Amino acid sequence: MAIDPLQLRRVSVFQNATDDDLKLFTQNSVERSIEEGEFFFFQGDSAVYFYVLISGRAKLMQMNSAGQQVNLRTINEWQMFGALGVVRENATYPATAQALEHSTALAIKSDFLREMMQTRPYLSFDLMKLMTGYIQEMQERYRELATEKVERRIAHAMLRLASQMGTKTINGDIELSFTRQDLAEMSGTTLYTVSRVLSEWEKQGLVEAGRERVLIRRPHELVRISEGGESIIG
Amino acid sequence: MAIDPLQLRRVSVFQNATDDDLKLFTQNSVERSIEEGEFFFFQGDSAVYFYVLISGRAKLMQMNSAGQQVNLRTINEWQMFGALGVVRENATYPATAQALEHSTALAIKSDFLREMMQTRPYLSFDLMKLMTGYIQEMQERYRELATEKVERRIAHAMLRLASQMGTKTINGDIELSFTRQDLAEMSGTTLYTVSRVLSEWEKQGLVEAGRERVLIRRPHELVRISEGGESIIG
DNA sequence: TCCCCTCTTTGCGCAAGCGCAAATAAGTAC
DNA sequence: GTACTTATTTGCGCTTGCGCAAAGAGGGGA
Repeated sequence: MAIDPLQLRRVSVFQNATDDDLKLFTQNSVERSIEEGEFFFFQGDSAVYFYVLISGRAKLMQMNSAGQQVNLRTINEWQMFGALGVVRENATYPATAQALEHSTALAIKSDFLREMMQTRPYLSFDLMKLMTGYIQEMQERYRELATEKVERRIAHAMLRLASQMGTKTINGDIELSFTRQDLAEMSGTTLYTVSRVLSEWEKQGLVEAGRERVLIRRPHELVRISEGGESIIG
Repeated sequence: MAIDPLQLRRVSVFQNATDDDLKLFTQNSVERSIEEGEFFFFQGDSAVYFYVLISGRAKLMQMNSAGQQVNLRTINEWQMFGALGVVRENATYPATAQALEHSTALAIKSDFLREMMQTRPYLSFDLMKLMTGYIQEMQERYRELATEKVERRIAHAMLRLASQMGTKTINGDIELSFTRQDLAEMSGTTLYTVSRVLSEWEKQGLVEAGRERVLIRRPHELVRISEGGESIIG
């Protein structure tokens, strides 16, 4: 089952590509489907390919020597991932990519993109744009983790999730789908603490929590907390 | 006082530049000297220039709304900084750059580099290489902050400092120069905790601590701690 | 419908590290 | 040398949030 090359233009790095270039990329790619919980690649693997997610959802994470995990970001359709290995030959992936549901991705040889970049400045430029965004986000999350209290970090993580994959219900609430563990890994805490904070918010009528599901009833209030307003808890 | 353009080749992004290009960059630049404690730019300023540090030392930091700071990295001679604004027009700096001692930098118009990149693929490519390095470092530090205990983070921060600006003494010790506050901002903790940890290490003969100065007596031991070996403390 | 698996909640005790405050040490300027 | 400024140490109490353990809840498959 082949991808329509023109679809690739939805990938931010390919937005300025010519039709011919897009064809070249698909011709030099392989499709790869994996099941929920399986891995596209592991931290430390040789970064021979970079990927474009075509369907499904995945997450990028790192783990420390004791096996504790942190989530770096979630990957949605038409996003590129595993691209850090493109700029250096023989690089290894600095993170692990795991499917959150059944997912399909296009695997493109890193070498090939590197060659294309030699003669197509727009490619380097757009990839760089993407990277500056990542740097900024990581810097902000780093500062947040270093200086903000946990309730605020959780609020912020939920808002990020909401903007990435939240669905609005009829009456203006926002519906999210994640486990407590996911949210913990995204905000640098534990599933217990997330659960406690959510329970407290629920008491205040701020959210409605269910299994792998949260309904944000008062998004505005959540924003206030993430920005350092007085906590409701106490 | 003009800079010899060829000196610019020491900047990693300019390593592949032609002599003529280097000249162009110096011709489109302004030298700027500031005193210890003063600022090259603040977070949120319009990113009209990017900088190359010619002499002195500076730090890149972020602060939260309450004024708490985190150090993102220290900038040494011939390193570029403030370059995140280069790829987007009308960008603002995502961090603040402060001189740690009397420092001189070359300020080059971001627009100019952006234009140069259109026709010189090596520039985008080398800048991208630099950026991938930053992303990786931030990802690692983020994971560390989220999952490691404070003693380990401090050890790691000291080793990073040592590799960046440590000077070896005759008998193999490494001398570092920083305040407890600096080290706290680099490892996401407080100056009190840094002081206590250093005191403890000193008791064990691992380091020798003085005012704005630390002598690492047993670097190897420090590495062990940063890698998760049993703590000596306790 | 019942079972099983996974996710979630929450009580409880505890460890880590924060941060004030006060004392001390080390430079610096005069 | 003296006064002043800034960095550092450390006692002390306390907050935050961790993490075990056990119970509860939800959903899917047979």
